[in-house]
This record gives sequence, C-alpha cells and structure tokens, in this order.
Amino acid sequence: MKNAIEFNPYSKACPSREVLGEVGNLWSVLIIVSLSDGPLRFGQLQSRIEGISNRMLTQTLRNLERDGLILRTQLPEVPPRVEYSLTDLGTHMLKPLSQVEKWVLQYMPQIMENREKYDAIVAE
Amino acid sequence: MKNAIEFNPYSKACPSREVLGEVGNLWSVLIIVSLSDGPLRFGQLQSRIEGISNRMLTQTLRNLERDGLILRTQLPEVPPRVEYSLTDLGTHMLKPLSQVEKWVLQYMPQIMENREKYDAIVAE
DNA sequence: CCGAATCCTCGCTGATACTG
DNA sequence: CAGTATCAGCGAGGATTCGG
Repeated sequence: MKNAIEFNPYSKACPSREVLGEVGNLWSVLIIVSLSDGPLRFGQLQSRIEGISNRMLTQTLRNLERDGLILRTQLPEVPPRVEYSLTDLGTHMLKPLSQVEKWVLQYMPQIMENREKYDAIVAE
Repeated sequence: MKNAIEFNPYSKACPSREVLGEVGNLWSVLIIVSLSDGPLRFGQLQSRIEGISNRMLTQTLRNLERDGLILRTQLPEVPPRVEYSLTDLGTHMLKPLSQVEKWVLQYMPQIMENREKYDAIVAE
C-alpha cells in the first residue's frame, strides 16, 4: 500500500474508503465549498451553514484540518479570532466537490419529480 | 422553491441538503461509480463493494432508484436476475462523483502524511 | 439469486452547560 | 468568540433469517 495506485475504496480496509466517506460527508462539503470565497471564522461558518451544531462544526473542522484540507489560524487578539482557510490540497478537493454541489442543485427539480413518481407508484 | 436557483443546501430545511448528503454518501458513490462500466447485478455489486451489507446495498439502491439515478431491471428468468444501470441522470452525476473518487485516490498519500504529522503534533 | 424483515447495537449527532 | 465536556436519543448499519 505504498503506491497511490494501490489505494482502493472498494477494498474494505483501505483508508481511502474512510477518506472518501469523510470528504463526501455533507458537513465537509458545505464547509469546503464555503471556504472557496476566502477564509471564514468559526461563527461565520456556523451562521452560513444553517443548522450545523457547535459540536459537528468543531469536529468536522478538526478532521479536515487533520487531513490537511483546511488551515486553522488563530490570531492573537482579544476576543479570540480564528480563521479557517483552504490549503492547496483543500483547493484541489474543492473543484470536484463544488461540481457535485453544482450538479445536485442543477438536477434537484428532476430528482424531486422522480421521487414523486416513484412514491406514487410504490404507494399504489 | 419552484425554481432551481432557489435550492440552497446551506438552508436547513432545503431538500437539496438531504440529496447532497445522500449522493455524497460513501455507498452511493461506490455504487454509482461501479455502474459506470455498465450494468451490474445485485451480487456483482455486493462482491465488488467489499464489506457492504445486504441491507445497506438494498437500501442505497432503492434510494438511488427513487431519485432516478439508477434503473432496476428485473429479467424474467429463473433464478431471478436483476440488473442495475445508470440512468441519464445517474450518468450526469457520475462525472463529478468519479472526479471526487479520483481526487481522493490521487491525494491519499499526502492525506496519510498530513494525518501522521497532525497526530504527532497533537500527541505531544 | 434477490431482497424484505427483524433484531440489536454502537456511534453519530444534537442539546446543553461550561471555560479561556 | 471559539471552542470543550458531557449526556441522552435515535437512527445508521451489521447479522441473521426467511420468502419469491
């Protein structure tokens, strides 16, 4: 498992599966895409991503920081000011992730329609 | 919420958030990308996606079918033969999703490295 | 072979309260 | 402001069994 080519998310124990699940996670996507415009503070993220709990925001930020996708910068001020920004790696991941978000938004109407049809058929 | 432009995953109650979470889900990604080569049967999917349980495979397939991303085709044979294939909509979603998978695989080594560094620092 | 149904558990997640 | 700590619930998900 030394070479990149050997990573395989279809394999049960491969760490790439974990990463794929983590990166694809809703909160991660929303956070990463949010940071595409530039650095944001903890509170700014929390208000932008409506409904994310304190706990989940913290936890997801930590994971992303650990993977090196985002950078946490604590400014020496009072009251504390912490900014989160995308690293180069994070910027790379942003591209495909924002595509996913874009596609979902674009096809939402069709998906909604499909669901209605499906539910109507199943309900009969 | 009639227009596509009005969907917003940053809004708590918007259905696009649910869809984004569902599509980004690990199992969904692996299934959709798996089907990019052509139709696969239930059992084929289960063996390709190592470790997915009967239950999760069924459930995820149903959700994807409901959203209209995949098509379930039951062939009139004995024993039963069921094939799953991507719909046009599914094929559209495949593009960004396979990109995500590709990026993850490509940067896995760096991510692993970042994690080690992070853990080493935190552990001290 | 495909999958529905059931049971059970474990950890994700939210809510709340508290600290530097 | 930016978290950490703790607790409770609840739903995702695995294992197993059964049916078409």
